Amino acid sequence: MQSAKEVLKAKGIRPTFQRLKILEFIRDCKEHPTVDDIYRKLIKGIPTISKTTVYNTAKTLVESGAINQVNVTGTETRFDFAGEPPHHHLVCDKCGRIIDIAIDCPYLSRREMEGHLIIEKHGYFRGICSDCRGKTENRAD
Amino acid sequence: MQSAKEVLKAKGIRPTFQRLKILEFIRDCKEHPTVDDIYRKLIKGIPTISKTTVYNTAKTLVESGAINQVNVTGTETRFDFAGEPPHHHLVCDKCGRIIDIAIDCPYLSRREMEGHLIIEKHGYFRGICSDCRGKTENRAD
DNA sequence: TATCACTTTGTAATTATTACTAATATGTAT
DNA sequence: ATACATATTAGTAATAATTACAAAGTGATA
Repeated sequence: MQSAKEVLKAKGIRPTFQRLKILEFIRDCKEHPTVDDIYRKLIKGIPTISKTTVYNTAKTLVESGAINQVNVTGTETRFDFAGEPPHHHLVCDKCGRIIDIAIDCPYLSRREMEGHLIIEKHGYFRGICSDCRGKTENRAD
Repeated sequence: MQSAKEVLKAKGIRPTFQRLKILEFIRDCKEHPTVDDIYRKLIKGIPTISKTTVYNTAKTLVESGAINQVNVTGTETRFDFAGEPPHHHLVCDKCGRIIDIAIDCPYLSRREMEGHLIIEKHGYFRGICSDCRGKTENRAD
């Protein structure tokens, strides 16, 4: 796997300590962290880091395509490492987790639709995850 | 077409004046309005309406399924009348409009995926709309 | 008419994000 | 290594979207 430093260099972003740590956390965290999640985690190891730096860096990384912005709750922005196969997300009504869903939608390869140029594709579902279904009476049948 | 009043009654929501006007505006507006859009439009005819009422009503309508919440920008929540065929959205990078896109994705009919119960499906694209492509040099080729 | 539940409104509080500025660090050319 | 220009970081203040709360209004019903 490409190291975070290599990813940044390839994108022409200077690999500073803060940027590396932020990118590595987003890459390794499977929970689609918010800015606040990232900040609260990193401040443990980097006591001087500021939330503004997390915002700035996240913006830079999104613009470069190194990470993707995930908008599923309508409240806060979340992030996803871009170096994985494209997928959709499930927002669980019970536990609130955002779970990756592998998808093989024919639309994902389209560069154009109804005359519009397509740059990014996003899909998400609201529902109840398999874990929570098991625990409760929320069965499909 | 069902009147707004009928929609509300069918959902068990008392069809007050404010609720009717809000629902009718969301139904007739093709721009996927924000709370602020709705408020600024309605206050012209209903000088006493408050933004809180718009928030409250939008929430009630979303919960009842009369309207859908559209999260595509990450900043503000938008709304879409639910009484139309399911579709995805395109956010245009140039003009910022949010345009309906008819889709026929095989996943839209799925009630279950990887063991998860699916309640809602959402899809959106970022790109450049056909109008803006025509105006600029932003061609796919 | 008195009562009760629901609805609306206005204000205050909260949360996420952006703007701005000063301080710091880095890279380059000397 | 030094000085300079520039990029980055950090801290604070400002803004924007949303929620919380409480008072006032409305309408149906006993």
